[in-house]
Amino acid sequence: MRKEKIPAATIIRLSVYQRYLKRLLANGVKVVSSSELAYEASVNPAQLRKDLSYFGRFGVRGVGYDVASLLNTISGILGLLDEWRVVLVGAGPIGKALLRHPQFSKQGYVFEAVFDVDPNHVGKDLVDGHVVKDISELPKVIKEKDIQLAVLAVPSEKAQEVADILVECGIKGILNFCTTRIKVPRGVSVQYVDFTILLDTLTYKISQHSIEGKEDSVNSTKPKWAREHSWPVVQSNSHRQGVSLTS
Amino acid sequence: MRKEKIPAATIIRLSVYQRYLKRLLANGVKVVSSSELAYEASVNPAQLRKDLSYFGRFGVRGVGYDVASLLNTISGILGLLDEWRVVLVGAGPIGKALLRHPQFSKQGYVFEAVFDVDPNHVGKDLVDGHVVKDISELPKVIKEKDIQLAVLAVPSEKAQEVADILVECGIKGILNFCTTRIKVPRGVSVQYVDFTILLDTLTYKISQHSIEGKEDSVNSTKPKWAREHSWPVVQSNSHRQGVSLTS
DNA sequence: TGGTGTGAACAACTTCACAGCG
DNA sequence: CGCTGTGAAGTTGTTCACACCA
Repeated sequence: MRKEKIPAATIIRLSVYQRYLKRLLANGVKVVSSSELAYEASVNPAQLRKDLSYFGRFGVRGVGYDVASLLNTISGILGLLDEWRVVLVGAGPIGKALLRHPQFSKQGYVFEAVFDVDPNHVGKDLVDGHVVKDISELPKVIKEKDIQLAVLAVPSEKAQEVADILVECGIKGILNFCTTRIKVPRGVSVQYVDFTILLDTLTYKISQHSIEGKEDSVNSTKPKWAREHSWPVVQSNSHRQGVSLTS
Repeated sequence: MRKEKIPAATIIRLSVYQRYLKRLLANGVKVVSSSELAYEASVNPAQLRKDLSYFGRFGVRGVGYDVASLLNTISGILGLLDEWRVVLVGAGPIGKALLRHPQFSKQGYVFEAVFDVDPNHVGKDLVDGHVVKDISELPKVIKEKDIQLAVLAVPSEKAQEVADILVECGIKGILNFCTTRIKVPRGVSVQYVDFTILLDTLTYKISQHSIEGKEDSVNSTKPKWAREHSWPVVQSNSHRQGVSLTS
């Protein structure tokens, strides 16, 4: 465990491991080996061990990992030992669905307030007694409740505008359901959730397959643990260059 | 443009470029340079050119790319020149929100039918005249309408079970909103949409920042186009090994 | 002149293979 | 003996830098 740079993909995987550990714990499993856990997470066991090794040594040789303590360790690494308060901006269909999505609270995320840019939505009652607030109230709420995370689900044309407000209010992380890439300053992180882009990668693969036919069957050079990943939403960021389109 | 292996991330980016090209076209812009387009997509211009170079030579030196023709080319590469029929499995809040999400049809994806595993949902009327069908009707519909793509939004416990059915019916690509990694045979692709995992990466970064303090300001070794990506949902696949947990 | 196309250098990430230890 | 931890090798992806050409 040296102080190397930690791959972004490692963090994603920690999050996957964490879920399986929760499940194992709930099932009363006490100990798990890297290969068992790796199998569930669909990764190479060496990968899992390497991922953990960035942060310390948590296993027992010849045995495996203690489920409860590894779960606790990983949760700590991810910063998930406490709850996180989140604001939701955008009370359209997606926003509403997210509000009632049980996975958020299961992972410790609590929606503290819901906002919308559309005056027609403001004031409406939603799930769990949430009332849609006008976006002008954002700064007050964020500061009062010391919120660092935002979920952005407004129409894409408004994405940058709202993002600027969020940044201004001190939000440090944005989960962005809009289809435009937003520009944020260093120190603020953005993650994109873009359904149709992911579908596009599927159509690409399917189209390729039907072109290539099969040349796969004879291929025995493939490794035991074939990599065939489901992919990224990559973004570079923080380069406010001189270029800009008139649109 | 040699017949090299194309990075998965390249495909994702093509999809991003494609959207901006659509927008430019709608705005009457005729020609665009790699740096303009790259700026919008938040990537390095060299990256964009390299991405395109895997597939051919589409630009004019000293000028840039013809918006309309590049759009057409990329759409062709992604397989998006025709519509794709899609089945939705899972008529919960997420499923319903997806049904009425305009982005799908904008990209040429048409929901042909909606299914659910929960008998209570079956028969209900949804948006656009969709009636929820029982999952037993899946094979018939998929075969009759020759469908290759599925969106999976059932409770996570049911994910593998439903995925197996989909694969059996000949589905080639699955967009998976469930939180468990599913196992599918080679030739079938899966993309994960997992909100909370992405939130976890944000909490990780935020937690790190507050630990590290700032050592950032003096750092002048950073490249002009800083990479600071928003990340993957990686999955290796097709390794049905002997390991298996009792759960 | 200005922007594309691309080999070559570089950087990041994954897998291997085995030492080391319970 | 079995499984972890990890340096080193291998693979994949990104950026540079410049030749080339409209």
